[in-house]
Amino acid sequence: MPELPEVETVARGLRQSIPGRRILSVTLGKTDFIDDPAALEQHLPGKKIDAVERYGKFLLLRLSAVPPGERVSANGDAAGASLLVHLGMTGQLAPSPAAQPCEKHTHVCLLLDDGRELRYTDPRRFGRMAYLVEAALAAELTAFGADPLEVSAEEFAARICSRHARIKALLLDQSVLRGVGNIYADESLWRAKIHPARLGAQLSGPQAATLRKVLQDILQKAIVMRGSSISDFLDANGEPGEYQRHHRAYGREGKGCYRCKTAILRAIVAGRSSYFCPKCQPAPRGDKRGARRKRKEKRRK
DNA sequence: CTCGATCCCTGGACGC
DNA sequence: TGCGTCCAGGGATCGA
Repeated sequence: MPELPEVETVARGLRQSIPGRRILSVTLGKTDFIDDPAALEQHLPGKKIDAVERYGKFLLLRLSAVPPGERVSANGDAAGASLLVHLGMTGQLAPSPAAQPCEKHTHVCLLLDDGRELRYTDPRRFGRMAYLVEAALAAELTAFGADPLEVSAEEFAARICSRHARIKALLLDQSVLRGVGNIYADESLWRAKIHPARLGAQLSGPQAATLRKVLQDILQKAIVMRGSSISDFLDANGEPGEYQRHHRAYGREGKGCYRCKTAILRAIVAGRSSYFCPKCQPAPRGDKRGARRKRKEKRRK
């Protein structure tokens, strides 16, 4: 499940061999995850891929319109356009020799001018792809929050501590921070000893500062280890990541907490599976679970 | 503003 | 072996 470190890993892999290549042709399979499939077919052929960037969980292939001397197209995309790619849950974007048969669930093939094909495969098609000119891309990106790796302590506190939503929901909310998903939310909350159901506004200043620090630390380490491969994440070279070996909470239900040996719990918080240590990450007052327990105790008396 | 529910989709795990 | 059922999860959307 590609989150910031996994998408960054893919971006770095693609950067090794994709920039400078020209797209010769486009072949589409299923297209229900593409904003405007016809736009890809119409505009991608002939474009040069100038750069590969990451924005939150998105990959951005920066395209330049036409080689010098060729006529600029009339629809205004000559100023610059991008292919926006979201890997969803199971998306992969990687180059293969064009002669090599396509993997199952390959839905987009971009034939490059060096005999390779940049292929997008995605069994569940939870991803997204869109061809966007500069203005449209800019409009898309304004909806997103701060980059968790770059956010200052002040901005982080401002975005979190003013909110009455659960911290887990805030970490997952791409308009608050862009790029954090379920794994790294749980890992950072465990490291910061904060219960996922705590409200943003309930965090103390030092807690918010700690959370930002451990989140950045975890994301950076995960990038170095080329991400977490839980079920099917593979980078642009088809290789799995290694960070799943360092998970302290995510996926560890019933196993001992690395700090205190207490069994890790799994609960649904903000609609998502959340793994946490009930001892290191105490439930907030008013938490449903805690409230229920208290009512039970009262009844017993 | 925040919440839960629902949908999207397929493969893998599990039960019989 | 081969079904059926449930579940995972990011994100959009809708109603409470």
